Order: sequence, then C-alpha cells, then structure tokens
Amino acid sequence: MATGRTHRPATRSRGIPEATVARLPLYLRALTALSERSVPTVSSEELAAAAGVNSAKLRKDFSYLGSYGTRGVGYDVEYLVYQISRELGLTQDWPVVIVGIGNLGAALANYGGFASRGFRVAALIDADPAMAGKPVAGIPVQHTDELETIIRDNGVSIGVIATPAGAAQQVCDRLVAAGVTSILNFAPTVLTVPDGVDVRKVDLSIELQILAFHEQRKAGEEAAAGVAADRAAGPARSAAVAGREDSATDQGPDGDVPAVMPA
Amino acid sequence: MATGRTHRPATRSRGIPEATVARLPLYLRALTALSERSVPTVSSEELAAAAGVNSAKLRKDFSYLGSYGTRGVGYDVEYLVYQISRELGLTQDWPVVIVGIGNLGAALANYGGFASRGFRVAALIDADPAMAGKPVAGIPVQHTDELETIIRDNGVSIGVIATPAGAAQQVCDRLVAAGVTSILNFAPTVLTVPDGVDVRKVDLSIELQILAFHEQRKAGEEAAAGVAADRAAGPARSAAVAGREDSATDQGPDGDVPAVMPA
DNA sequence: ATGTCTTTGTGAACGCGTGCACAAAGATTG
DNA sequence: CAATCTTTGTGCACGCGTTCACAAAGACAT
Repeated sequence: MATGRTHRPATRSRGIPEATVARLPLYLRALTALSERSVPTVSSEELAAAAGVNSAKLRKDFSYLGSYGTRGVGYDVEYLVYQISRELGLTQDWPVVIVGIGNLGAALANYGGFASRGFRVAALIDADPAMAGKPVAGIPVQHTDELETIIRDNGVSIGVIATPAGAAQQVCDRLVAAGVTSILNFAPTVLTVPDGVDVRKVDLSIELQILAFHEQRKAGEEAAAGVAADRAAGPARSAAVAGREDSATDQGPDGDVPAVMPA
Repeated sequence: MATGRTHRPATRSRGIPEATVARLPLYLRALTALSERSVPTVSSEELAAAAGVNSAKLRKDFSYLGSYGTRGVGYDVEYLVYQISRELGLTQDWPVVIVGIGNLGAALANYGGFASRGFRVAALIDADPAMAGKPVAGIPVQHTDELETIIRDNGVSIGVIATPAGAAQQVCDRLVAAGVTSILNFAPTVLTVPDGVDVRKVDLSIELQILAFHEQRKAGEEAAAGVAADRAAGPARSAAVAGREDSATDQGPDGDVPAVMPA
C-alpha cells in the first residue's frame, strides 16, 4: 500500500473503500488491454486473473460502483472502461506540474503513462537557473520563481515533487499555498500538509528495504543450520536493557533470535 | 501501500506483521537523522511525529522487535538504529541489478538512496547494444546477454525492473531463473512469478489515478450546486443494463450519482 | 527509601478488508 | 415454456491492523 496520507476518515470516500480505489487503476489497465484487442465481454474470473487479484474481490469491488455485470455473461468491456474512468475522474484532463527536473523528474516527464490517460504535464519546474528554458520531453523547464503563476494560470491541483529531500517540504508548502491539493512525493521525506491535501509517497529505498527484509528471512530459513545464540553484539547499549529474556509475554518463547545469514 | 505481492501467508514473517515491516524503514530514516544530530534518546511521541505516524502504533511496532525502550526516558537512538537495520537485513550489503537503463533506470542508478544504506548497484543491464559499455552513474551498462552471468557471479538476489511494460515479464522470468528471489517492478504490468519470489510494484500512473479520484471527490463536494441527474451518457451499453435504478440494496438510496465536476 | 512523574509496553475493543460460499439472475438449449 | 448452466452480487465470518487506555517500569527528586 502506498502510504503517506494526511489522516482523514481515510476510507469512506463516497462509499468506495480505499482498498478498492487503489485497485481500480489495475482493473482499468487490464480492461484497456482487452478493449484494444476488441474483446467485447469478460468474466470476473478472467479479468481478475489479468489484474492479479481474487475474483471475489474484484466482484465486490465492482459492486461498490454499481451492478455493471450481466449474470451468465460477464462484464461489458467498453462500458466498464468508461465507468471506471469516470469514477477515477479520468474523463477530464488533470494538469500536473513536476517540480525538480533531475534524473527522476526527467524520467517522469518522459513517462508515457502520464499523458496517455487523464493527465497532462502542464509544466516542469526546477530551482536551477541553468535549467530554465531547456526542453525536457519537449517541454521547456521553468524556474521555481514562476511556480505560483503556473499553478494559478493552469488551474493545477496535482503536483509531483521530485526534488532532493531537503527542498521537498518547502516546495510542498509553496504548491499548497498556490492551490495544489494533491501531491505525489518522490522525495524521501515525510511531508506535512494541512487538512484537505492528499499526499501519496513513492519511496524507492523503502521498497528495497522491505524486499531486503523478506530476502533475509528467506536466507535465514534455508540456513537453519546451527544458528542459536550468536545474536550480534552491535553498538554497546547505553541505557539499561532490563528484563529482555524473561519478559516473554505471548510473543512466543523464541524471543527474537534473528536466524540471520552467517555470511 | 505498495502492492503486488505473490500471495503467501502474507503477514506472518517471523512474527513481525507486514504493516510493521513497511514502517520500519520510515523509523530508520527518522532515527538516522536524529543520530546525525547526535541526539542520544528519543521518546515514542517525538519519533512518531518525525516519522508521521501515531505514537501508539510506533510503540506496538517496536514491541514486535523486542523491548528496546526505557520507561520514563525513551529509546536509545544508536541502539535502535542498529536493531532496525539488523532486522531489515541492512547490516549486510545487498547487490542489486537494474534492468532497463532508460530515463527511469538511469535515475535509479543515480539515486543516492541505493548505495547509502545496505544496497550496492552490482550492474546495469539494457537490451540496447548501443548502450553497452556506456557508463551511467559511473557504472558501465552491460548487455542483456550477460544477465545470467552477472546474477550468478555476484550472487544477486534482488532485481529492479525498469524496462518497458512489454519486456518486463520476460526479464522477470530470466531474473528468477538465474536466481533472483526479490523483484522491484517499475513496469506497469502484473508480473507472474513462482512461489518464493517476492515482487513489489511501484506504479506512477496508479498513484496519480488514486490522487485524481480523491481530487475529483473534493471538487464534487465543493461544487454541490445543482448536480443531480446529469449522469454522463458515455458509450452505449451493448449488453443489457437490467435493473440498475431499482436494485438499490443496502448501498444507500443515492445509488451512484457521481457528483462529478460539471466542467 | 519513599513518592512523584514520565514514558513504555500491551490487553482489549473496534473496524476494515478479504475470501468463502451460495442464492438469484439471466442466458441458452431443448 | 421448462430445464439447465453460467456467472454475478453479496451475506457472513474471519483475521489483520489500528487505536485507546492503563498498568507497570523505571528515572528522578526529596
């Protein structure tokens, strides 16, 4: 799950659960592919397989949108594409600004997925004066000074932050002050925003670290050889450790033997 | 939430809930910042604020790792940094390969977050022969032909896919066959992998679409002017629609009036 | 030592999300 | 028109994750 949302009732969004909303783009992608192959209808089973989810879950998800299927037949592909697009608000074009045109910002600007479906890169913004005017992905980079003007003139409500971590909060504040109410943050920082502003975070190193955790666990399971009490020493604990070994509550008697790779 | 996991018991991973694992990197980052400022101890309240989470949640998360705090004082920063690093498997260096050195791949290769904490870019791989040998981020790009050799020689278990969608599954299959068991996928595709292989997905357009959904909802709430029965026509439904209006079960009588922006 | 004050660790309750399993709906066939 | 077959839509139960609220633990002052 993508994370980083400024708390709010969180789930209830016109009745559609957050988890369902997060899957709608997945369904939409699968449906678009079917549409391009001129497939007229699809069953929940087929579509679920294409989207990589459980078919019951898919049916329940669609039930929040309404009864768009036909029993005994399945779902009409074109109709469903339209309904989901409308639900996600992709029948209109959202102008988006990307702030921070480094390697990542440039990659984002060139990313076809933006322009293709519902989004339009309204402007690229960077703090480096040397970048100003230089075209990236066919769009000239503009200086940060013009941020407010760009936001207001284009009616931008979605901003993408691809700056270094140090600049992210400041950029965020300016975006919000200028009227942006949804932010996609690539900078490795926790952004603080006022109520009513949505933030979604994409963090590469966090994803990698989660993978590393599972990878380590896998390695530890295999190497279930003689690993018992070689718990790493690490830096000396400055404060007291207190009753660790005997404070086993209900977590299981194994405590926290890491079973880490001996390597 | 990042999504896309090849189902498995999912949560139970040596007792630590998935949701907690996903937050550990967040805590680690906040703690590292404190460590650099030579802050000796931190309370759950302070740390939670820095990480952008609830303090009770943070304490419960830490309780899965063990009792590392001192009541009345808080947590020892250095000790906690070490414990979380160890738990995440960052005390060892994970060699990582990046496949697909386009705009995004190059951005990833240049991303400082990789090298800094537990990860090392072992190789950059691209299918374009013209790219071969060209250095990106100081590392020469190698051709896809050498993928298997690179994986085996370097003992790589984590792969990053930054190829176009069309090539992703094929690259994935080769990575897995060569021994990779964790994949971070940036291509907008559902990857199919055998059991025992973890996949995490980062999908820019999905994140944007989720934002668009909420943005639309906000706009619709404000513009609660006279919007009632102008439900868009859309493409003609080919199959029968059946009882839509009257099949209101318990979803509420409002049915699915989208309250969409008139624009 | 004793008391007070701070902060952790966690039991318990609640709510959301998931998946099963089945009844209802409709297509299709005879 | 009746019977059969397919597939949807959903009631229900279960489990994970979040949050509250508080007792226990320890620091610190007297």
